Amino acid sequence: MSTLKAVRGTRDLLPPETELWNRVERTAREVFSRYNFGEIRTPIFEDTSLFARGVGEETDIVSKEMYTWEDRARAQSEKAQSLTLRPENTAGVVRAYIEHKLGEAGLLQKLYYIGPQFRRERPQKGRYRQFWQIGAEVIGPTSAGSESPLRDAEVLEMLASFLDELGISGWRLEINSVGSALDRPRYVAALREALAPVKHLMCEDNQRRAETNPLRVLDSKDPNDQELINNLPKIADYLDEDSKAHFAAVLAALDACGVPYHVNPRLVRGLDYYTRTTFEFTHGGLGAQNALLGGGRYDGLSENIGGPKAPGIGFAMGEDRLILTLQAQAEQQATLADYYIAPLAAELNPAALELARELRRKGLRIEVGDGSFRLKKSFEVANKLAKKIILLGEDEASTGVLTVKDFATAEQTKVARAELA
RNA sequence: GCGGCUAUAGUUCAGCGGCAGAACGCCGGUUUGUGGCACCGGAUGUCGCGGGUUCGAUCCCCGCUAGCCGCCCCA
Repeated sequence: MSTLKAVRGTRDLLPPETELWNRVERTAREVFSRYNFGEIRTPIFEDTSLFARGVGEETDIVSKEMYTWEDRARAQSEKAQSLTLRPENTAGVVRAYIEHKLGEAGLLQKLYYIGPQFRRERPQKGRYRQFWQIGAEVIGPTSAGSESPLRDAEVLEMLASFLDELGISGWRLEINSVGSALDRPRYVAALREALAPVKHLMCEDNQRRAETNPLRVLDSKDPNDQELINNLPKIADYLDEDSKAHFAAVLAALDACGVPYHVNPRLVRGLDYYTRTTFEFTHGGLGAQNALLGGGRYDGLSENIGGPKAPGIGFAMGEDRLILTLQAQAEQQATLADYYIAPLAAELNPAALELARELRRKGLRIEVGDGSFRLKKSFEVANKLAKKIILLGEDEASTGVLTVKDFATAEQTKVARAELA
């Protein structure tokens, strides 16, 4: 095969599908702006160490899924800089927050982004090497209230509203608390201790996880190990009083606004920076990739990458997966143009274009045919592309009264061109 | 990164060691200022790429690439 193709894991988005993408993005912008979020756009590549320090050296994302290269050294004496296509956007947003000293404003920063991310994984339905995320972060100094459980609940309520407004039905919110930066190591130690005598009874994957990342044992799907897992210590029992109160306050606020949720004590997430609240919105029908979006609180992230204390909470949605879900729910119909203008002779093409210009200026969606087409062909094409056809013959051009046929009703009328709408 | 399934027309797919098939779509006609419906006719193509076996390979074998499913992980 010598013909060039989009590289593995990347793809072209074409009309009419792009219409759906635009609708998703437009809805996100509208909903987020009602919560007073502003848009941030960060570079698509960053210094590699941002992700190593921010996301976590030991995470799968950083250890094996990044697109990293050595940039050319700027001078002989200089070492080449290691750059990486961003595998997620939170680290970049927090880097920008630190770099521009946004915390000095003393206010909460509420930022959203829409853009491509890159991970080198094996492609599958709903999983691509270039994929799109819509995400948002609420971050700021503690004095601005960035640590308040109200912020967690507001973000979750916003997400529920967004999914509802978009028309995604059947989503499920799972929520958990993984504790503070102090709670977590205590729990992991307890988990290791509890796993030691029983791990040899578990599947190979879990035996490995018990060593490398005991938290991951919790979301194992292996049916034979479920009973053993259910008997392991619960994170809830290792939360300190502050973390417990925080989690209870988040749930109480969700109850107050009527957002349905399921507490899932086994929900752990893969990025190192999460503290306290973690959550996922899932949807059936996405196969193994059932997470529509995921997120959580990251109270220590800013300090991890050398910034001031700036607790925050955020999420990332898989836009590709939102689109797949919407497409599965209802086959997206191509949107039809309002009018198809059919000039009846090639000499009338300029007049047709001029008429199109007039109608487009009124905000109408117009397709222009070609006078060299036979009328039958014009009708066939028009019927596929537009709601109505405008016949532009000698009579119509000279009198300014157009012949308009509506495909839905098969009704044909004469309309003065000024009255077209 | 690991395991499995798949790759034939624009699309969805059938097929067989010996001339490349169907449906839908497309093009033309029945209808030269009237579409959809119907009928008649037509064209679909490096059978993913490379190699091997064979008189002969789209078919069998090997490699590669890509997609899908599962795992890992995540959005």
